[in-house]
Order: sequence, then structure tokens, then C-alpha cells
Amino acid sequence: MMRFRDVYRLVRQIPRGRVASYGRIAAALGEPRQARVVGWALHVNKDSGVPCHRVVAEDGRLADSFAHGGREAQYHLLQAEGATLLDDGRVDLERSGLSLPDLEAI
DNA sequence: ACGGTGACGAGAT
DNA sequence: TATCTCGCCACCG
Repeated sequence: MMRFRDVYRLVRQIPRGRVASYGRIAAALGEPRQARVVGWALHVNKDSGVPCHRVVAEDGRLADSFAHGGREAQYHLLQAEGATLLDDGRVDLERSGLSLPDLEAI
């Protein structure tokens, strides 16, 4: 059973400038169908030590309702740490996304 | 204890 | 391509 704690623990390990999708995080935790739980966990998170901005959708889109400033805020945070962003405001998962093995190895 | 609530994702239209 | 639907399940009151 996947818990919010597990999500936070893994997200904390995502390196600066890299990102992972909700679904990949769920998969790395052994529950590939629970992407929504990952999203919910991050949505309600209050701990600033968890780099929530490094988690994006499977297609690289940022969170519509990212805390404190929405998607704009998330965009700036990612830009500031060197993630590669596309013209349409999505992150380039090819360049900045962690593979599943990478996530599992963390 | 039980049901509403999502920052998902894939498939259908 | 843009929307829509639906399965999914931990959390909280």
C-alpha cells in the first residue's frame, strides 16, 4: 500500500533540475496505477522540504494549481534550477526527466 | 466508519 | 488536436 510518506520520501530525492511524472513515481513505488494518489499527496503537502515542483504530468505539463502562484510559479522554479523547458511551457522529459530505473535506484 | 475528493493517465469520441 | 469518461485509492472529518 502506497502512503503519502512514501511519495514525499522519493520526491525529496529528485535532483535539482530533474523531474519525474506522477505515474513514474507511483510505478517506482510499486503501484503503477496510483498516479492520482501521488498528485493528491503533493497537492496537500505543506512541507517546503519536498520539491513538489519537480513532479509533472506524463506529457511534461506543469500543475494547473501549483501552490503559491500556480503553473507560473512552478515554471520559474524549474527554470531557475536549469530544467529544460519547451516553448509551450512544458518540461522536456527527454532531457530533464528521470527514467524509471533512475527513480528506482535513488 | 464511510464516502467525497483530487496537481493522473489512458482510451474513446 | 481538444475534450470527455472512467478506474484508481489514501486521506480526512
